Amino acid sequence: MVCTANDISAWKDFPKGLRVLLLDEDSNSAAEIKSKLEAMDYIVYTFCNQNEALSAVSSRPESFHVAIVEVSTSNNNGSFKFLETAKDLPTVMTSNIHCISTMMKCIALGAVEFLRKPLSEDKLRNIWQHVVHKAFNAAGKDLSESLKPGKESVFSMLHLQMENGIPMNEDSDKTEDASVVHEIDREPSPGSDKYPAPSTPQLKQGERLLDDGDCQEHTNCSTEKESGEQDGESKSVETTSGNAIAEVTAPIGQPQGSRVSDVKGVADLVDGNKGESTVHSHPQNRVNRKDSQASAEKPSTVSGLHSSCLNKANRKKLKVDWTHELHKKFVQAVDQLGVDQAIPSRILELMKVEGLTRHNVASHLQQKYRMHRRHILPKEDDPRWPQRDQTQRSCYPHKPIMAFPPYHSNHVVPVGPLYPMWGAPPHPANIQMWGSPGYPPWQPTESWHWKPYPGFQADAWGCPVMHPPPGYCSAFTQNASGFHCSSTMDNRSGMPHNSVEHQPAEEVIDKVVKEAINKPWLPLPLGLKPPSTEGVLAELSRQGISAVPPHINGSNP
DNA sequence: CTGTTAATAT
DNA sequence: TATATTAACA
Repeated sequence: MVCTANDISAWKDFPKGLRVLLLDEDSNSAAEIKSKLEAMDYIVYTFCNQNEALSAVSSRPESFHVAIVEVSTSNNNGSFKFLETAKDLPTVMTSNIHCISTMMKCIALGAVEFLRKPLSEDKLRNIWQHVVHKAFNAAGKDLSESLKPGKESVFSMLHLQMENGIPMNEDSDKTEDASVVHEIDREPSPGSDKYPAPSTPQLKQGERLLDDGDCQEHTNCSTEKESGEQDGESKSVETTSGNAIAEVTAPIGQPQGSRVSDVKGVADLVDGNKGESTVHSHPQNRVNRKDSQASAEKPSTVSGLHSSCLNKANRKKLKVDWTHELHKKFVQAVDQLGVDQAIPSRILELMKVEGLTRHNVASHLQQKYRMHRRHILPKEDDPRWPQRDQTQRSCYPHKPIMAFPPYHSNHVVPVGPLYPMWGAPPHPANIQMWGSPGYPPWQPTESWHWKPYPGFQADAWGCPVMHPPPGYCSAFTQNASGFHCSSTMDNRSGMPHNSVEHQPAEEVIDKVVKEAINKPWLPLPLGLKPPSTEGVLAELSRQGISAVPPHINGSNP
């Protein structure tokens, strides 16, 4: 069937001699194409009859490297059948018609590209790319996931080839399609000497969610720019091939990369029954909607056929796009776990999101957290500040509440509810709420920390703390000897502050106190004004601390 | 190894 | 700028 990477690297004048199967019922068109191809030293086998072509492919698949198949309104099915039959043969579909769905279907069924007729020489000239792509793609697979080696070998191979100065297509690069050559070429360039390939730890997880990355750019766009809308389509695509081990990922340009992205779109479009896909066919079915659950189970989705082609799609780097849904899961997980357990790995588990890595989660977690904190508190957090060191702030028996950080500006919810976080009794349902966009900047201040009491106060990322929890204050007063938090605070906020006043867990109090002590500059949620410096100093001295430790701008440990 | 964090990249 | 990824560290 197709040649291997090795074959190619050993191929003399590479594209020359490439055997092209041409199937076009329009003999004129066929002849034209053929002559063009031959002018480029391709070896063309023309078929005007599908059956013949099919049998040829079936009987001697090794005879062709690439196929160009015309699809017309009349031979639709036949063409598709060809795709099905010649899965291993990189097949370029071509047609006079270019309805998006047809194109998509072709791609979905495994076509490497869809070209609109007439086929320009440039387009024809570059069909070899698909052969290369396939070859290396396969190579990558063989090499298993030892990406690096695979990658490198690929590079080296290509380099050999390239550097030998292949006269082939002087202009290939300007093709619409990503030029494989270039892509690859520039990869190692940064320093062919420096091999230290970027380790991609996250790949290890195997399945990865991927986002469209940039592949779609190359897509069948080659057909025309007109495919603007299509972009939209493919955008929302995803490859839920789940378990599929992340093979490849080699930064190798994917000439027809489209595939990956198109798949889903097509699936929906073509035969709609894509199982889960439908589910999220919602508006924001953004990019990576790797569904939590076994998305893997159906590698052979769309039509059962081309499946092999599909899952073959290689994922690239793919960044994790923390969409709402994703974040929702995240938060949910965190909530479920509780502060003390909200560690990346667990969160990850709970999220059950394919392809997410601990790192991703950790990073997300940390960054959000940190971010907020930083935002709220001045950098200088003098560690030496007199504070009882309650190290056991670790776990509150209660569940922490985490809301959604105001990131991804698209806060979906107008925070009507005061409890946009989970576990918040008032609105248990509003799980996926985000913090209110417009809450006063200082509000989140203390709302950052885990909520000390369930159902008590909003206390989470970006959560508007509508009611200054009196509890805070009382707790505060009780322990924070150093601060004058008049115990007379009002309880006007009809909150169940009592619960707190009863007998807050020490840890909680400690935590609060600690917090307050640590960050005296923070506006108190109580509407009280922060203690004046003088006051603090005075208190300190009263406690035997005569001088305030020098400020060492926190940052450095 | 895992979680944190800082540094970087996009 | 914001946010994601990498790398380094504890």
